Amino acid sequence: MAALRAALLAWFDASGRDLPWRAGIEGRRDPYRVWVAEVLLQQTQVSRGLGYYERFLDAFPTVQVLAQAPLEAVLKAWEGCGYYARARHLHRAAQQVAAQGFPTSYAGWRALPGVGPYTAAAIASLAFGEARAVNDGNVRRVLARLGAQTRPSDTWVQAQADALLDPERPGAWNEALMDLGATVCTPRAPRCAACPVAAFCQAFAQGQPTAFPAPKVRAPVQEVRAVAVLMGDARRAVLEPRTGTLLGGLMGLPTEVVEASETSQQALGRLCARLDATPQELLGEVVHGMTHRRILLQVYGARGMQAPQPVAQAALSRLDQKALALGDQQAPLFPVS
DNA sequence: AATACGGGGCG
DNA sequence: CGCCCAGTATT
Repeated sequence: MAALRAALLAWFDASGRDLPWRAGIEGRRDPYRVWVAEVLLQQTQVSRGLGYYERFLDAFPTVQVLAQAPLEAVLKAWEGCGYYARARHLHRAAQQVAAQGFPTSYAGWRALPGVGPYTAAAIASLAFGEARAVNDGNVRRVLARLGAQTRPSDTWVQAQADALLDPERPGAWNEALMDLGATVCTPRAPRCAACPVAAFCQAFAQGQPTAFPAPKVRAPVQEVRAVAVLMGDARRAVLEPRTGTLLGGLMGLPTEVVEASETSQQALGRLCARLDATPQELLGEVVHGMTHRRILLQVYGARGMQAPQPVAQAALSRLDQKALALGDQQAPLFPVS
């Protein structure tokens, strides 16, 4: 245990990543910057989060600025990053923090919207030096391989992480474990030759590091057909707020799902009746994959009385960005090869 | 315990 | 194309 800790921390001190939210003293990082980074990185790879992080902190440099900003501005900064509930929760939590001050403990952070066990442990250890072991996808994979566990339960992973955590340097230890998982002990092609703890790894000893952990079973992707109308063009269009959980809070083209029992023309008729609009020609079709569903969206032109709004200021999903591109006058409707 | 929730990267 | 990513909230 002590040898494993020393080996990993030595590797981390020499080869750990230099990331923008790691500025400051170890164990005493800026809580706001750590918090934003941790939320942004939920289910999001670091390489992708970097650009959003810079953009977000530029727009909302302090928790007070974030708390006073309109939600639409926060969602606009989050545009394209996915899992938009993160932005809504972060905004709501910022208002609590602006009024009551930053929590200073795991339990205090855990009580904020959008802050679960992982994020609370990360902030508590990185910014407040609290001895809390994080449990994320990296930690799960590294520990599963160290112990050669095919299907480690969440309880098992947390217990291992708790036992292994270096109480002297909890923040650095958590970062070290995650860095190892992200840069060496990777899912597909781990670089065991460069691993500082290979000597302690049972999966490596068995010669099958990628056998652990076993892939998660995932729900099959659902196919969804939908119709949308573009009233306007790629720059100015009639937009509606999306309600519900899917893309909730974002704006988008007026859309109706095509039910299994109906044709797309019937759905289009329903949509245009709701909008009091007249359908026109088919502009094109967009295919959009979203982890758990595959959306085939037919986009029609339409005429109505609603005033188009500038799309540049609206927060849109990738799906709606693709759909709007069909209205770009510069782009040929039928691309020539 | 199971499910919903985005989008992109990589082998 | 399949699997995964610094997970959380809801049911």
